[in-house]
Amino acid sequence: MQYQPVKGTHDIYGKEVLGMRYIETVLAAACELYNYKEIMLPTLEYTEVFSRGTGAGSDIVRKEMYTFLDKGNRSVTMRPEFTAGVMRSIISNKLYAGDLPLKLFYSGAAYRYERPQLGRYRQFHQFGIEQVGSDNARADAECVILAVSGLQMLGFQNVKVKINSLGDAETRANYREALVEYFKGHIDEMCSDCKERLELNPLRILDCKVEHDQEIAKGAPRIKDYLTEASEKRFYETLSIINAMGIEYELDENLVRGLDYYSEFVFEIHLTSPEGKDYGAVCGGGHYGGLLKELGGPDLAGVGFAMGVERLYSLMMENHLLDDIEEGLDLYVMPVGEKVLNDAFEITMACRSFGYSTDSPFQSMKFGTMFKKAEKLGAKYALIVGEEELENGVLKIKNIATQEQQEISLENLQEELHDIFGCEEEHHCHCHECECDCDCEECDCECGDEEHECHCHEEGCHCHHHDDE
RNA sequence: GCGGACGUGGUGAAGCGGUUAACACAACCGGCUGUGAACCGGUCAUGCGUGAGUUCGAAUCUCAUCGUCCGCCCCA
Repeated sequence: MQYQPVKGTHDIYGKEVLGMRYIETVLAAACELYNYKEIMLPTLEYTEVFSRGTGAGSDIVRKEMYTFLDKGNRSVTMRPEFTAGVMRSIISNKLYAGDLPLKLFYSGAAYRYERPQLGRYRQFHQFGIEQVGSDNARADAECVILAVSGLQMLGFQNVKVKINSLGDAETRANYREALVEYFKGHIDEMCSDCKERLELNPLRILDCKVEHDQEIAKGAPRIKDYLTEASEKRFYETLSIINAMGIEYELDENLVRGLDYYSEFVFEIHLTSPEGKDYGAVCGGGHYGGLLKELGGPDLAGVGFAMGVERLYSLMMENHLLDDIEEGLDLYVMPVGEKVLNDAFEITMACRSFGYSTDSPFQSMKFGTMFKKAEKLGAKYALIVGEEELENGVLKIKNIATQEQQEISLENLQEELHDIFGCEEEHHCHCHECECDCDCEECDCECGDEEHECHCHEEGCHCHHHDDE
């Protein structure tokens, strides 16, 4: 009997790893631009953290958590989302006592016991942020703006932001009452889920997908009529900031979000194909007023979002946003014959120590096979090591793509490799300031004063300097 | 949790009750100790997700079970 992965889990390897890592790197870079700092949290929390934090009425807590007793008979749960854990951590470590607002981001696996489908797993990855300590419209706006710009940095062109306001505690209490009042009159005709929701969370009835229920929901009171003056003012303030940043959005009154802690401003971001087809939500978030307090901390408000990394990955694949990502290799060292295996291995190690990603077969192989291998591994150059070469101290190096071959001295291997790679490698000049006299087009060096590193390898470019002019 | 489709080598798959499980690609070995193609030979499922049952005989039929995929629900 062969072992299978646990239902709903999957192994990530090959190109997918590069894609996932790329997504995380880009989003982390976006967060750092906004001064968010990474936080790494335990996978397990006491169940109470989620049942109180995420909300006992939410579907996640009611039926989707991986909960079990540990050997000390404590009920623990594998995180179904991060927000409650972040709040717990803020309280445990008294982070609220430091500089506010706290701006944190996270990335990691979360667990939900659901029916798996493509791109939707029981163990999946979320990337998200939390801002705690600042309760105002600008904080809410920054959250959406960061989410949108993160998606844009990944290359998505068509992002659709949906926004709603759930109002403050007073709004919600009044509105809830009005909804219950309204739905009571229709409850007999509604689906069994909604009957339950009437007790647990009448707001959720609004986004019920059952057709008949939708009809009924159309006649329900509107939340915007129940927003308190303060909530309404705050909401329009947020909208105007988002507007000013040129972010397009649409209002969606039925956008409710399934987690209990949200209040005031909530949003979802959908991605669409160039033709306008909605791929669904890749990001959801909003403001939460009482969450930290609910978990035993001070009464600080927060706002955050979470993105589904697997979903982002599959959409990036679909839209060819990850085509350029490849596992490459600088050098493939080819030992010709048994006798040179050790020398080839040493040369391989030397190349690695020079900073070139290098591989070499452990056993001797057919010459032609090694070229195929080099090609398959995506090596830029093949370095040929045979008896004759070793005797003369001159190796042959062949460009896999152009098939050009030249000689390279073993003694000056490092320098000559540097010349070869410097001349032909595509350059990555990140320098915007220096006056380097390289020809590279991407380098708009007009020099300045900052310390910087230019990674341009264009021939004739000598900029590896730390500028001090 | 509910409804539906489907599980045959590394991959794509044919076979749909009769005895060596077709074909293709990939991989590996050789023809060819030194330049990636093409070609030619060879190797590669004692087994058809797993377990029972029907049958003289099962990859083929039945049931169960596990898993995958699709829709719903929910969410990221």
